[in-house]
Amino acid sequence: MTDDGPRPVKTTKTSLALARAVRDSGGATLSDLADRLDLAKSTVHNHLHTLVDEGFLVRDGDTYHVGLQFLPFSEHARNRNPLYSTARQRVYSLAEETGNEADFIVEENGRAYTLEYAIGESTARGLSESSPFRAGNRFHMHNCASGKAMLALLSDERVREILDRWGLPATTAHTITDEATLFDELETIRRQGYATNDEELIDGYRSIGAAVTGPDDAVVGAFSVGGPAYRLAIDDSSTREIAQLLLDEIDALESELPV
Amino acid sequence: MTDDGPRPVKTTKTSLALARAVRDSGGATLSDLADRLDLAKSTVHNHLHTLVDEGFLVRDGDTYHVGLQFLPFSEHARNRNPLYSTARQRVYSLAEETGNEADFIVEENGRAYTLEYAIGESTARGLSESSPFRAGNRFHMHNCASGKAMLALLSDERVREILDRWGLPATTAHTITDEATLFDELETIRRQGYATNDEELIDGYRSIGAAVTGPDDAVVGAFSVGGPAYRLAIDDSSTREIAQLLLDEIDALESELPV
DNA sequence: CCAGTTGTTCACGCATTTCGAACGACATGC
DNA sequence: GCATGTCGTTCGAAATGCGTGAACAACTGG
Repeated sequence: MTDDGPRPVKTTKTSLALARAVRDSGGATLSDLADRLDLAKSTVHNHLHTLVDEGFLVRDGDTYHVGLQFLPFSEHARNRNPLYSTARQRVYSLAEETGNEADFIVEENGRAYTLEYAIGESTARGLSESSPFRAGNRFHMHNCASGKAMLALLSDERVREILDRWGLPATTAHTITDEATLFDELETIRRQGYATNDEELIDGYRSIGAAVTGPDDAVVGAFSVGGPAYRLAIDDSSTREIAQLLLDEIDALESELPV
Repeated sequence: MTDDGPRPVKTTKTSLALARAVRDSGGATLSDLADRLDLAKSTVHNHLHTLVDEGFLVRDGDTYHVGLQFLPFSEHARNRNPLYSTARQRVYSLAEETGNEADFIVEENGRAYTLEYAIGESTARGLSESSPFRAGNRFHMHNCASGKAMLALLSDERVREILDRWGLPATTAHTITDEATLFDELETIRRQGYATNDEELIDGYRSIGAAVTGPDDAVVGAFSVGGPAYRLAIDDSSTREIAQLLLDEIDALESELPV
């Protein structure tokens, strides 16, 4: 719960908090939620019923689940920018070409959202079930390759704004937690045109990312390709190869777009 | 705004109504929303700020858009049932094999939600931008093939419950608007094992659908394949061919699942 | 059969939301 | 360049409407 400018609508916030709790617990009961959020059962009862009525939650016996009503909204957001749809399709070819994991990520409100994700050479359509990178996941900007690639193209001012709001939490021993170090890194990224992530998010996971910019040079999103550290050696020629692949793909995308 | 059993949380409802209005208008300004929902500007102001703070809306200049915060929820719902993920992958093969449009649909709260959609032989990954069948869209059960296929497997009681809640609105001249006619149709569907939709949803669009049932014989969802009427002649051998393809696919899916 | 759950209902009192009017910022008009 | 029209924002005041807790019903398991 961050600071919220004017008068926040507390009621809405608790409703949303409930929805979040239901999601994060993967199905919860009324009393369960009541004492998790420290609310009266009757309060929770009313909120849950409203959310069910609206379709945002589903009741199955006595446990509540996330409803499909979120889908019309998320798909709307996901396709709002026509570039998103185009970019999402490229994720699959990137995954296949490299045989690794690929995703397309977008910045919103200082956080990175995965819009599309695929694994190469594995399951049919590359839909993995339990990957930390599934579509819809949210990351901090400073500890993933795509995030850093995007930060590198934003104004220092905006970067600072983001860091102030979300901080630099560490998820591994390699996460950059120092502002100055991050700015140095961003400089390097700008120079070489792509970003790398060397186990900064997840132990044993490396990735390479590059940002996509729109006709007005504003950053729209970023692609990244990643995999287990033993397969993606940093500073290797293979890294540069993948980076080049990314950059080519992005060039093609960008030149295709400018309507 | 349907009736809501106990005491609805009005505040949450207006917040959600705002989000919906933003989505349906594809970006709206504060005052725009204020007089569309007949609320004071200051009220709208507070709601919008809370929603932005939570990430469910995004502010771009003075217009608000749907935010990506819906994504973590919808993807959660979309993958909750492991069968969903598996089924979604089949949609692509169905689309390619038939060269038509294919989708996988699920019933929730009496409405049909498209979980996955693809077009055969067209664009790379079959992601269409402006189809009425895109993932995340919501239909009534009575005027689409998948919907009818699912209704046919529900108890008469539950069917009536759904009809009571959502009615039988007509979208074309062929839509079934009479309850008795619908029940006759459901009987036919049960007999032949699949459902057809002959321009009942959209003029010039036909489709064939069949339901998927879980280990406990409960209906989980339905596949459908559809296309322009001139290509899919009803009562033709080609219809039965597609229906057979669907049923085979579903058989394979069902036998693969029962863990 | 009683002591645990569970979710549900209800009346009350206070916190919250709602409203409306006034403000500043910006653009467009004459 | 002044006036008028937007736009979003702020604030005080009023009452609506939310939150609470206790009492209820329906089940479950000891």
